[in-house]
Amino acid sequence: MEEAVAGRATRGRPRSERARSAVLEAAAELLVSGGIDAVTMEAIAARAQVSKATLYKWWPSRAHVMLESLFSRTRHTTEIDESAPLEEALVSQLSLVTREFRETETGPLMADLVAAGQADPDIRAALDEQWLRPRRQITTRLLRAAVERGELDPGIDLAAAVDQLFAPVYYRLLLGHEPLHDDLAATLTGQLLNGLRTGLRTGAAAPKG
Amino acid sequence: MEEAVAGRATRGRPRSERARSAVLEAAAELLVSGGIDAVTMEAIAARAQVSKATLYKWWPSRAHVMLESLFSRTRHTTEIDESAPLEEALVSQLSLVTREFRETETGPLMADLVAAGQADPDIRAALDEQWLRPRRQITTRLLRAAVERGELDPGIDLAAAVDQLFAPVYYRLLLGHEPLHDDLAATLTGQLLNGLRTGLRTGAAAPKG
Amino acid sequence: MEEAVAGRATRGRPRSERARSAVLEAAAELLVSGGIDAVTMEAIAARAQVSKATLYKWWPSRAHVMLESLFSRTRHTTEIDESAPLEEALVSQLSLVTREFRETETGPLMADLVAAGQADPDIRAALDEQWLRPRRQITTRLLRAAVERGELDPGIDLAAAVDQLFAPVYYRLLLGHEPLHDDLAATLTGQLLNGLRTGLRTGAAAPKG
Amino acid sequence: MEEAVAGRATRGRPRSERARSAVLEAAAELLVSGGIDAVTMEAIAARAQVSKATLYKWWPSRAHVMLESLFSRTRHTTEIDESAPLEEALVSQLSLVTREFRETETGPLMADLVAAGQADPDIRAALDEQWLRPRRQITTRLLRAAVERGELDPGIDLAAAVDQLFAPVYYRLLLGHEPLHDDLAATLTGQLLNGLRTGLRTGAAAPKG
DNA sequence: TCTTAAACGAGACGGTACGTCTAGTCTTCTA
DNA sequence: TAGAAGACTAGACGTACCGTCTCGTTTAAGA
Repeated sequence: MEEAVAGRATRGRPRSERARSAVLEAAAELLVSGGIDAVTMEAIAARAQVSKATLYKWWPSRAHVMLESLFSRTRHTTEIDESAPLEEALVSQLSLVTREFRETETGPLMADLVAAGQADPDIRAALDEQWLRPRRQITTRLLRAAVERGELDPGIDLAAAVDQLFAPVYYRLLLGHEPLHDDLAATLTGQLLNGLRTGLRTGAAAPKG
Repeated sequence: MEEAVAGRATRGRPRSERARSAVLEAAAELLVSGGIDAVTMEAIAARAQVSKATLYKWWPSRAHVMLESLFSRTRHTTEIDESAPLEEALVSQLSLVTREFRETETGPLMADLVAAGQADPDIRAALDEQWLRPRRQITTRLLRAAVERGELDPGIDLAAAVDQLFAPVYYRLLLGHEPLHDDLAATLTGQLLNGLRTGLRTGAAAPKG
Repeated sequence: MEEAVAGRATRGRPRSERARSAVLEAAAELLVSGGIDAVTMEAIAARAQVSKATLYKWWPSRAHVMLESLFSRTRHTTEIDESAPLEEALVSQLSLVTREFRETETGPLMADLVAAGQADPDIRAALDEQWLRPRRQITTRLLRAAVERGELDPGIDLAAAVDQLFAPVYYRLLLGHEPLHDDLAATLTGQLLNGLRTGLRTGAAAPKG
Repeated sequence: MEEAVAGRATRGRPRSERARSAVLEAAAELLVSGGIDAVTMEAIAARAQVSKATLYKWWPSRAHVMLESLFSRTRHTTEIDESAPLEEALVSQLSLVTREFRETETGPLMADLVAAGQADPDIRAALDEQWLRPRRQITTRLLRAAVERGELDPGIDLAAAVDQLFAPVYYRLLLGHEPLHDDLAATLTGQLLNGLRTGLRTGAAAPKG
């Protein structure tokens, strides 16, 4: 009798999972093979064997397709050990992002999404909420805990500090004036924690060999 | 006789200065009034009363128009006093950029150009060579001099340090998660020079009150 | 085995009469209110609260819906008195059609169906068989009987004669260069029976005063 | 001084005659090879190697393309000898149209244009003004002259008479219930001039043998 | 003064992608 | 098993810009 339970839902034909995943794959493939300009709604539809009507029904713009494509394949870069020593935890977090940007298509995807965000506030908001903010929050939590433990100066500007760790990674991704090399995570962390001045070093972090 | 003199040449009608400046102005106005998507070659031509042929003759793409528009109105942000004390010089340089991004149309212009650079290597190269590199070089020179004077640790990674100063500004410009407020320049400089750790401070730079 | 009975069959749910009549009404209303272009399968389905699948199950195209809509509301224009004198019978038949075209939605419906018939042979065939042919046959019968009674010249081309009576009505309906006024039936009949030449008149039909 | 004469003219690149004629040809070819439904703006553009923008710039709809296609290839069917005897002139005029409809693509073109005219008043008006009216006027002139010469009854309805000559041709073209055979012109003319009644014939026109 | 040649405005051109629309088909649940 | 709901593929629609191409005009340097 009950019946009522939960899952009632859908009248009519349910959304096609085939279409959804084909679209996300097509978008990623097009991006990798032809750059951002190759990722047109037209091309996605053709490659995914999906009609444009379906495309526009579920995604309002190509940037939204790319956003979902990005999120659907990278959720794991927030998984770090927050109980590790501060410097180690920070380096670990930065390393994950740096390596992913350098070694997978997440790098170009992210760069193009930041670019798309300049013309579309929705993109910008989605990027912030679903990607940047979660990562910044972890870092902020790590730093705040260290302040409370007495490791860090209580007068520091947390938001600015977080940016001094992360911003260079995105900056290089977008401008390309310097590579995202392996030591970057440790260098950024060490220089920020210890400062650049002579004689301030604790010995914990001598960047770059 | 021959005339051989220098490079002077120009037979025919000389390039119209009216057209050039009308184009640059039109581009800036369109950007401000309608966002990057309003800056089409078509619209620039119409607004500047210039034919599209002329437009394409002198600028290969709309991004190049915007680039020149950017450069034609901001050359002065490199003019700082390099003989000032290190921290003062750095704060001064960062402040100039921060304020310009926040208070003039240079901010959106720059954001859109970085975005355009993702799809067009020419833009990226031009941005780097004509805007970013000159500024980075000044900062690198300041830091290197400080190292040589013994103020800064000789082991630091100069490129990374420069990015830790500048990148947060561009990062915030592009993502908008935090404002480009007035203290930012001092905060970034202080935190990087002195580090975040407790008890390392020389007293020279207590950011943020 | 059971069941076997006679030709009745109907397993399952019987066809919905509600759906059928709602569709025909919706089609007619749409035609009147918005012209032929408003009569889309989509719109019919929406207005009749009928699913598109049902629509396509019973009618292969929108023209077929309109055809059935036409036939379902006008069967009576063939009902004339064939025993009346020739000229009177012909005028009566033409008048019925002329008036119906002018005063009801049958006019635009017919015009649009003839138009649809240009692209769809099924429509053309259905129109001919279910509307035009029955009416032409009556007229042909009237004329042939008159020939046999000696009233009409035995050398006449019956098909052409019938067209000289009916075609002008459809021609004006479709092209609209002249109205379908009240005298038209008598004029067409009189001019054709008596000819245009001077001195041939029997006096029976002086069209238009 | 002189010079001033008449028309300034074209600024800018002049309209391409190649494009214009390619479009008109493509439309006609598509119609013949695939029927009216094959004549899409898309297909015309593709076949004529013309961009859709150009197409829409000069023709507001595909029906207008077809209209111009029709007019561009058939101007000559109005050229008859108006000084010939009445019946001869009428037969000649009807024959020209009948044969053209039967033997060239003008037939289907006209049929489709009449169809298109049901949904688009512009088409209908253009058809009337540029095709039908000029032909009707010639016929009306012929008949009126005959009335004035005393050959035809002064009481006849000229508009109706003209329709009794022409309408059957279009009626058959659109409905296809009877062919547009060679004798049609003479039959229609003879039957209308002389009437169908027995004993009225002058002997001048015994249609069909 | 006259010639010459480059730069100019206007604007038409072939293309490509856009976002919307309708046509028909297919899939699931309900009556 | 008919029907309602509604998601699906296919493809034409009309628009906007793109970057290129004539045109006829304007402007200065050179003959």
